[in-house]
Amino acid sequence: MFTPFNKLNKSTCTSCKDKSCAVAVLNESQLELLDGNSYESEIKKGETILRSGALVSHIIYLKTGYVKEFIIGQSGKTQIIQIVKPFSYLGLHSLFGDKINHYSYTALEDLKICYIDISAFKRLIKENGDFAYEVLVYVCKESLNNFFRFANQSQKSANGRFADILLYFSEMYNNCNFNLPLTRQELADLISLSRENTTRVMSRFKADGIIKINDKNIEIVKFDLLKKISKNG
DNA sequence: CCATTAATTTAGT
DNA sequence: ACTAAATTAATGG
Repeated sequence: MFTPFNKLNKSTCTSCKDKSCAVAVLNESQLELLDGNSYESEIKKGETILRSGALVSHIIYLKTGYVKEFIIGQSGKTQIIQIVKPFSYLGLHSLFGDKINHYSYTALEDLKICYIDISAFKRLIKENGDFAYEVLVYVCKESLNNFFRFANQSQKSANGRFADILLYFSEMYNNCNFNLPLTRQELADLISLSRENTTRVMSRFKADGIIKINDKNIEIVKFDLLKKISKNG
């Protein structure tokens, strides 16, 4: 199962079809440096990839699958910060900020990830301005998105929050019909509602014909109405 | 290997 | 908080 020393059948970074925007900008020798300092691995659904408080030894590149990023607050309650999409980096915040990792990450489905040695990653940033630029773009976009969501979320009622998150997923999957990658509890932890309140709002939306629900499958029927609810809180 | 049951997780009220 | 349903693990043949 675990074959750390067998790189023969692994794709190299050079030939990788799933390069990040940043890696796409590297030259041949830099790709080789990356290749020599990264290891591809598979993670099963439900496994924790990285825990907050752990020392940062690697940056993780998410090749396929979705991941939840969360912290456990001082009250002991879980707050999901965001759902991380494929072709993203995990643990970037800690690259220059701190020695330890600040968020926890668990797999919402089976994943393919690459561990990248942190000193190699730093070296690439220092060596290649275009690479650093792309990484910076990524980090900035992510924090803008998250702060925007959190600021607005805290000003909204349960209906608005739930409408928000439906739009969030439909945008993420680029589809009005999608399968929730989360349990009801996780959904609640994402929008800072109780689980009970979340299911209550959910079934009210269903009764009002705004959405159709089939277990984890959700179809947005009244998209415009949902946008209104999201906007008006 | 499959079937049955026990245990844990999840959802809804 | 409690119950029902569903999913997963454990057991025995």
